[in-house]
Amino acid sequence: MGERTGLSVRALHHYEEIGLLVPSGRTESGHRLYAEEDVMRLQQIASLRSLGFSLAEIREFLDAPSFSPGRVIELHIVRIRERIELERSLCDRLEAVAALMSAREDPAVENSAEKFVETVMEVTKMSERIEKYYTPEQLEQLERRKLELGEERIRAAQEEWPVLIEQVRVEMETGTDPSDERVRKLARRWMELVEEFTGGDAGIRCSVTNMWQQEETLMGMDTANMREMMDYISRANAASNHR
Amino acid sequence: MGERTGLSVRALHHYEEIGLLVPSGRTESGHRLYAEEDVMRLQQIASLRSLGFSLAEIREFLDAPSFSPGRVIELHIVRIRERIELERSLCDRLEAVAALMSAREDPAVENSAEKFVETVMEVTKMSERIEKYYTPEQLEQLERRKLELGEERIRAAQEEWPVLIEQVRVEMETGTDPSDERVRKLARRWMELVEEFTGGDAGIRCSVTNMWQQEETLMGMDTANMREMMDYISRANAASNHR
DNA sequence: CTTGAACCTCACGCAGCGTAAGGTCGTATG
DNA sequence: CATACGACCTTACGCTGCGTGAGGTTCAAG
Repeated sequence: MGERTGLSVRALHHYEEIGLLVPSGRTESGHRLYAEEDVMRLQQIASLRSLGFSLAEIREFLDAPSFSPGRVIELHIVRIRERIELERSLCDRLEAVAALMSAREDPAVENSAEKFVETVMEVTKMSERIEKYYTPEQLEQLERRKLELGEERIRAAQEEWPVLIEQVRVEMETGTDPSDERVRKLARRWMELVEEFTGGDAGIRCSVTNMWQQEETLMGMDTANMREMMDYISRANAASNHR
Repeated sequence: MGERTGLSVRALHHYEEIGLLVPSGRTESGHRLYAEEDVMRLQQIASLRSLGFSLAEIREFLDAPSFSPGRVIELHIVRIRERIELERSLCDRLEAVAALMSAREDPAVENSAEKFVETVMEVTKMSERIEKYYTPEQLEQLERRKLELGEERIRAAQEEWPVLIEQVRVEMETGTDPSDERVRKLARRWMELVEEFTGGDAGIRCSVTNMWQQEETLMGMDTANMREMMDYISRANAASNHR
């Protein structure tokens, strides 16, 4: 009968090895005898472990005379929160990979390991760029913006962008004048999406522009083309604003 | 010049040890020579690692001919989500500990390690009870309910309960008849809080009652007293409902 | 007396490197 | 030219919290 506390025998032995819980007696044949107080200590250990404290920390808690429990627990909460944040951003990136993968479901192209790794690299690079061009405050603001907009709105925008870009590309190639009403309409929609994304923050708009200016490729797109398009769009808007 | 990829020299050696990335050459003196393709592979490794894949998984991705990237990434996302959920519940319990600790800030009592461990044990027991009396679906529903109510409302309720309980206790000890208007008012408030908490779900109300019936202590309170109070309250409500 | 369960004591394994310890190689400087 | 310093090399143990044998003893039941 070893584990009334849900702990394995091996765990008890381990705790004994490191001197965290030494059973208060042995039978003459060598079997460990855990007294009531040992069991209590074990329950305490189990509780503290289930809250994510390390065995070293637990030893301090149980043996050290004083250590300000308030601060300890607050620090621990902060630790966990940070881990959660990390994993959340990790999850975001993974979802980005999944989204890109399914978006580019060219059944013709050899769809496998290579494409996967490529997509992963793209997303990784992209998030590096993002860390580079946005300040931490801006990132925080974008996070809030994301929450405000909600998932569905985000997904909708992610689907609208490629369509819009394609439409603009067509007009550009056709040689349509930027002041043409069709183009101006596209440009307005473009700016609306940008506004929605940036939440109207000028700093963020600026960072985005910088990123497009200084990187050669982003999200698998050639930025030279995009710069051209952005120029076209701004001329269309200029035409709108000058009446 | 070892780490253009942000990886330590030791990491490179490790990858070589496990055969994940063997540099394609050596100088005659024995220094490792990483060719362009090695560096590319390294970047791939780094990307995949930053997404939380294990070195073994990465080896599969890079060397195996096929493995259905779609499923792999979905499974990985699920893994991470589960971890996040675990850590979130952990965080909840830690916050419960912190709350209980500061709520019972008896500056007289020796405020230190012991109280901390005691509080931890209480919260641990409490969450064990919760797992025991609620079905997983009910837990999920309570989670949703929590989100619906919002943090402030929760906190407000947590502060109101002790006050309400104390008021009822006083009336009971004074011997006020349950049909007295003062008591009926308290009882109405009591039921309102219960309704708010349970979201009107009968199953959850039932589980709560069971828990109070079958456990001897909960959240540091003697359940016998509470059962008495709940009885008193229901008599007050009966008086209200029978006109 | 024989089983089988439960306990015992080593002691390695894992994941992903960090971190010495002790030696070699290359080059900028006195 | 000797030397000092930095960058690299190999070898190998350390960390966390146990899991998982291997091989032997003890305990209660049949």
